[in-house]
Amino acid sequence: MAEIERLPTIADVARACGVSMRTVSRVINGARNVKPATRVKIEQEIERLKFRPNPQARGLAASRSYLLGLVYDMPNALYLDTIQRGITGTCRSSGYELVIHPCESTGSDTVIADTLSFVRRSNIDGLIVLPPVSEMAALPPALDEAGVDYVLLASVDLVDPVHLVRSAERLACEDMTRHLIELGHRDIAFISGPSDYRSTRERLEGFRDAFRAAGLALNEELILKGDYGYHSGYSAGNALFSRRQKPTAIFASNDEMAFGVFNAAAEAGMSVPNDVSVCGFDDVVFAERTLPSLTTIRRPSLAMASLATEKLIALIEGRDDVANRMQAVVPLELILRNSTAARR
Amino acid sequence: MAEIERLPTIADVARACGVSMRTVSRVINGARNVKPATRVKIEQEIERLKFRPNPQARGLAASRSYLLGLVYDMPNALYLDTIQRGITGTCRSSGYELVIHPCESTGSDTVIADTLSFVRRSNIDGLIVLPPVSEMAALPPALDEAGVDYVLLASVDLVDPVHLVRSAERLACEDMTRHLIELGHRDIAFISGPSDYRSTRERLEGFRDAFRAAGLALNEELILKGDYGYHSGYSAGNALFSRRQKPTAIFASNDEMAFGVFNAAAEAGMSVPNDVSVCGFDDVVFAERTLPSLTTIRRPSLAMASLATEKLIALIEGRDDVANRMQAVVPLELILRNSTAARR
DNA sequence: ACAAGAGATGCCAGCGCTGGCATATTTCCA
DNA sequence: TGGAAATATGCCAGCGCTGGCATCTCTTGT
Repeated sequence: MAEIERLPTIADVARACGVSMRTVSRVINGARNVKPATRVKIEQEIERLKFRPNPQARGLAASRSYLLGLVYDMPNALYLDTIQRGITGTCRSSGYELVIHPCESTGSDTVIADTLSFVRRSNIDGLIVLPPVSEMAALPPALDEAGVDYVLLASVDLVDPVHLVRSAERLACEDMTRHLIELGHRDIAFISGPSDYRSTRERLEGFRDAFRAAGLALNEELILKGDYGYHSGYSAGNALFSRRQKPTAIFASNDEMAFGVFNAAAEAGMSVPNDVSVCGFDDVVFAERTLPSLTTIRRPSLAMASLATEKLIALIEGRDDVANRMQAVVPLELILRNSTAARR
Repeated sequence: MAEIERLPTIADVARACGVSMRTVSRVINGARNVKPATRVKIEQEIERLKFRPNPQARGLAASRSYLLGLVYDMPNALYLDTIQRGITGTCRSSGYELVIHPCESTGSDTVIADTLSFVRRSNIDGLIVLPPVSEMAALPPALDEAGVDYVLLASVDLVDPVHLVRSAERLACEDMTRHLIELGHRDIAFISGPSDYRSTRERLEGFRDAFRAAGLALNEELILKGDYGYHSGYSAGNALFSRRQKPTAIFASNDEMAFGVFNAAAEAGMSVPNDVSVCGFDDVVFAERTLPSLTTIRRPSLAMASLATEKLIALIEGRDDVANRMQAVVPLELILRNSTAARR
């Protein structure tokens, strides 16, 4: 019997079940109005034939691609894998695949144009955008106009909350600062991120909140500008350690910069945490492997990515989902390790 | 004028140029037999209309998806971003997109089944596989049978070289070991990776090669088993530092484990590199930020990924490309930093 | 028992493009 | 300069699926 080497199609399933293709299609797409008996029979046949709907054909007929896009642009994407697993994990149970688009950061205009071109080229159904791209104010309008569904992981709120998943950075920074204050520190330095990132402001505000709440005065001279890069943390550390009155604690607003401070401290002969407490933000893998291990703040990346994906799929499929109703602000976790200690 | 809100199709281009759709299709697909004048005219019209071929329709008609898949499964994918950029960079100039598939490592069978299911579900045209998945012996046959094109980034040679891109790990490890020998070290320890990885053997063989080439005897007791994880490096370090005769140099076969050794050394009161030289393999970002910075081996991930992508696309498009002719073994680079020094 | 409505199913066109082949046009050599 | 070969172009079916609507089959209430 010359069996034709060809994957089964919806027609094969329909024929075998004695129903029309349309009914099989309904089962595949989870339409409600199919008699349970029919549905079961079709599902069994699908299983038996190992039938898988052809995404190209589905896409062409329904003007959908069943593809989600991930746009990112971070030089040191240490949590990229976690984010990707969060997304693909949720994709898998809903029949979507993830197409990635790392963009070369060369100014807001270019990045947006690049993103739009990606969307059109690939016909993706929806987009998940990571910071810092997600924090560009011009992006949401451009995406709206292009008619793509999207969810941003960002610390912005200029956008309809259905499009947003963010973590409570400000609150976490306030908590961390309170922790330092409770350890007896008063001269606490803060190394901020690049001024054009929203998170920079959020984190700094959290820092201020803690002082405000404790009724303590804040020395503005101890707030230094960094850029989330290792070297900027190192320079800031050097600057702080060469002051006549050195801070007793330094809150670097990300781990990279905290490591820079570590090395500046070592070179200045300052011991962490005996002479100075240091903490960061991100909880990168290496944070627990340094000597001393780094007190930092952990963002639940996997959970955020899953949540974003759920929201996006709900958006695409036009469902008014719980995922889109709830406040998508996920809490962060303080990870207390050995780089912070009571003031001597 | 009620302009219909609809993206231009190949028919619009054809009409505007007074040619048939088939001819436009030829131009899009770079067929050779189109009169230059016609081609130019069509290209201009495509540009003017901002026409982009619909990938679903193309895919359906030509049974292709213009999608490449990336299968990986590494807990600490520090170079993932680099790999992804290498692939997407090359994809972009050839009209492909990249779909990622991180798999949950739960045994070779599961991973292979998972990969095959991914291939069928997503209809990707070709696959790029990263180690350790790429080193599973059962994978290539399964992929061959499934009729997918694929390229492996792996240290294996059980497979037709058209499917392979690898780096000269053994040679690099020999070079690194020679470097240690030239620094006067003789009691050199080696911390290997998990025994089921091919790279583990390659790296260890390189280590042996250097001793052999130098006519030196190798103390087998100084070869310890690790698993590429931080903790295994730490334990191995502890074991080595508690020996009566301590090694004067330790070659950890990846950076993670080298960092483990760093911390074990610190706790044992050994100074790196004064009391003991330490080197690693991978050149992760943090390698230059530790104190001391880590001497290590850099794999040209971006170049390897680009090369793999070129090979894969040549394979898919049936071209007998240069990329598939050349030996796809890329050299590694020794990065000499401060964790290695002459024996005291 | 029957109409009205709700639920289940079927029919067919067409999504946008390319493959295979037929046809038209140009090129080139005897 | 004729005609064969080479090159360029066109025609049409059909890839596998879903949308819209028509049709058929069950409920349910009176």
